[in-house]
Order: sequence, then structure tokens, then C-alpha cells
Amino acid sequence: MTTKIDVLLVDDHAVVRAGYKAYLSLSGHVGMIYEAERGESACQLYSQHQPNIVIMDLSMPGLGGFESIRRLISRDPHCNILVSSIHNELVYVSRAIKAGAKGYITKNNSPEILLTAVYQVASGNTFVEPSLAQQLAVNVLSERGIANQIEELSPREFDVFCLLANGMTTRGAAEKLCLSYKTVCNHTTVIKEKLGIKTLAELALVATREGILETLDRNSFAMLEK
Amino acid sequence: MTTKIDVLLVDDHAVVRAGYKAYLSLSGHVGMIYEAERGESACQLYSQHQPNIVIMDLSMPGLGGFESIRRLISRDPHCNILVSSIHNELVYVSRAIKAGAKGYITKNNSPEILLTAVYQVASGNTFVEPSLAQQLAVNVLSERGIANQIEELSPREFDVFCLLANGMTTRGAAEKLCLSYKTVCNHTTVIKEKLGIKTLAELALVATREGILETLDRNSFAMLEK
DNA sequence: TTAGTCATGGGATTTTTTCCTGAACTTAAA
DNA sequence: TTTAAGTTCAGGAAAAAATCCCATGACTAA
Repeated sequence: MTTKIDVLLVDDHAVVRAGYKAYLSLSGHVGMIYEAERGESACQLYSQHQPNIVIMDLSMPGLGGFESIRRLISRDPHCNILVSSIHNELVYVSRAIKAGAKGYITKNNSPEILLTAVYQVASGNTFVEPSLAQQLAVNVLSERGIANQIEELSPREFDVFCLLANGMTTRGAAEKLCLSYKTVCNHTTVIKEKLGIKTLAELALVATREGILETLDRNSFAMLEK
Repeated sequence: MTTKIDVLLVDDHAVVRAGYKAYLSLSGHVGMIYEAERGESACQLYSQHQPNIVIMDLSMPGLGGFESIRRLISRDPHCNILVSSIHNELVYVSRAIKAGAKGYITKNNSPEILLTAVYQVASGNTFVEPSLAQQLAVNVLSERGIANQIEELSPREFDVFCLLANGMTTRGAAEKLCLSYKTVCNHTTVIKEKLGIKTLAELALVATREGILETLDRNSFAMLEK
């Protein structure tokens, strides 16, 4: 590689940024490294410096990672965004790519893979971590979109889903819906199967992720403390 | 500082380790840097090399963190452990310190603070990130504990709590913690009783509300709107 | 009509959970 | 040192919950 790669690092953890910066510098192929803590400043820095690649973490306060990607892409559709996340769930990969990211790797990887990904994405190619790409391929071919699994629930199943996700017991849900306990049990079994989950905790997590719960906002806890 | 500091890095994210390593090396005060991905190897490396400090990630979903701290401490009570976590919730700080950690900083901090913390802890002092220390002080004095109910969980119960909250099955948790299935069942029963809940979904919701899980960022479902 | 899905639940079986119990261990206090 | 209290671990019996299979009626779309 002849010219050096300019990088924009977006991660809300300053220590992690410092680490990446130090590591990338060692490679010798990286030129300028700009840093942003959140989406807003990332957009600004991007317009200003036009780096060859944006390395972005997904979990950030303010604009989340996905929203940040969308914004960057809407300003420059050719923007090369590499997501570096701690999440290896397909939902994340899928959403990131749909949002416009050109690459996705998890932080579990060897640092060499990071460099590979950086080179690839910076030169306009795509790079999805092999194991994830594999899973994703299968998942897409099996035709059932990842997050759309909830769409697969029948109306009644969705009712049950919501009640359970809010922490209600099977018996409670049955009562609320004026159904037999057995019916709710059966629905629940189907729901779990459709969503590919095993526990009620997962069910609650899925619901939370999809924003299906009127999430008790973060502050409700702070309220309790006073 | 005359002698250099030997460091053992424990973090399951290889890329992050590489970053820390690169950054710490720049400081000039750090000597050997050993790396471990998991608690088991951390214990081994510790016995082998007796580093001056262990920098440990808590890596939430896996939950190796607290247990690893306990193990290290049980082998060498004077072991200097600095937790570097992405979590800024008091529960974590409190748990880590109770487990025997000598310091706690979040990854949001400036890298300079990391160095400060490293120096302090490596020389046998303690260092808790100022803002957290402040909150903690008030919280402890205000008598009503952090999220008092969660605080009532014994260390082991808390381990189980975290795993279940992440959607793991009882059997899965048992395996992860090398416990009998029955033991985990019994812990679970006590947990539910202490928290005053009935279902695993509620357990997940409590964990989410208390910020014990990092769920998807808030804005993720904004994606769905388009 | 026919085929399909959906909602509903019963019955038998399996799995999970509860409740009670006790042992081993640690720690702190008397 | 002895005692007491708390924690961790786990087994057995019993209760509860969930699963699996099946059948019914209702509605819908081709």
C-alpha cells in the first residue's frame, strides 16, 4: 500500500480509543487518526477531514451507532464504515449493514484481522468477519429475516408475548386474556420456538431490544432512589 | 518510578488487549505485559509471572470477571487488581471491590487516568474513579443500598442472577459456573424471593432497569421506523 | 369445496422448580 | 476456643410448569 490510510475512530470509551490509536499507529500504514466520542462529532469530523475509513463502535450514548452510520451515509454514500463491536449477534451485523456499514468485526478477533478489515474497507471493499458472514448467509437464505421473527407471531401469540415480556406469569397472562392456562402454555411454546429462544428472560430481552416494551425509562430507577 | 511495572491484561477482546498493550508500552513505565483471555489462564499466568498489577475487564455476558477476581485473591490476597470496565453502575463497582479489586475505572476515562490508576494500584494503593467514588460514598451513607434488593444477593447468587438475566438457561448457568443443576435452581429460587419477582422475564427487566445489562442502545429501534 | 391457518384446550408425559434437609466451610463475635 | 451466623453446595420428594400430541370449531383464501 503506497498512500497511508486516514482513520476516524468513533468509540465512547476514551481508553479504548487510545488503545486502537496506539495499535494502529504501529502498523505503519495508517496516517492521520481522528477521534470522536459520539455520532454528532463524528459527522462533523468526517466532513472536515474526509478520512479513508471510519471505525465505529455500536454502543454509544447520544446517537446510537446505527443512527450515526445512517447519518454518515446520508452525507456521503461512499463513506467507508467498519463496525467494531463487542456483539456477535446477527441482529447487529444485519442492522449495521443495512444502515450502510461496509464491514463488521467483533472485538474478540485477533488484532491482525482488524488490520485486514481496515485495509479492505478503506480501499472500498467490504469485510464481514468470516464466521459471522457464514451465519448470516445461512440466515438470509433461510428467508426469515432476523428481526422479523416477531412478525411471524400470530396476533394472539403476540398478545401473549407482550404480557410475558412484561414479567407476567403464564397464569397471570391466561387470566388477563381469559384463556385456559394450557392455551397460554401452548402459545408460549410456539413463541419460544419461533423466536428461537429458551427462556423468558430472553423473551424480555428481545422485547426490550425491539423496543416493544414501553421501556421503563432509565430514570425510573433514579426516581426510586430519592 | 524506578522499576518498571509488569502487567497482566485480562480481557476477552483480543483487539482491545492489543490496544491496551500498545498504549501502555508508550508510557515507558511498563515492563512485561502478559495477556489472558479468560480467568483460568489469568490465574495461571499470575502464579507464573507474579506481575505487579492485573488489569481486568469484567466482560459482562460471560461473567468471568468477578469470579476471576475472587480466585486471584484467594491465591494471593495482596494481588493488585484494577478493574477496567465499560460499566459505570455502582453495583459493579461495589461487587468488584467486595470481591477484592483494589481499583476501578471505566473505559470512558481519559487514558491518562488509566495510567494514574495503574501506578496507584501497582504500588499497592487503591484507586476508584473519582466520580464513582463520590457516588459510592453517598450511596453507602444513605443506608438504603444501591439497588438494595440486588445488593442483598450473595456473591454467588449475583453470578447466577447475571447469567439468567442474559437469557441463559438454568442448565447453561450451571455448566458455566461448574455447579449442579440443582444448586442453580435453589439459588434461583432465593434470588426470585429476594427480588420479589416471579418470572425470569422480570429478572431480565430488573437487570435492564438497573443497567446491569447493556441492552442495545436506545436508538436502535429508530431504525425500524424507516 | 378444499386446504390452510388460527385459537382454543385436554391428556399424558417430561422437565423444571420448589421446599426441606444437611454437610462443609468461612468469618466474626463471645 | 467455642459459638453462632452466613454462604455455598447439593440430594430427595413433591408440586408446578412446560412440552408434545391431538382434536375441535372458526375463519379465510384459492
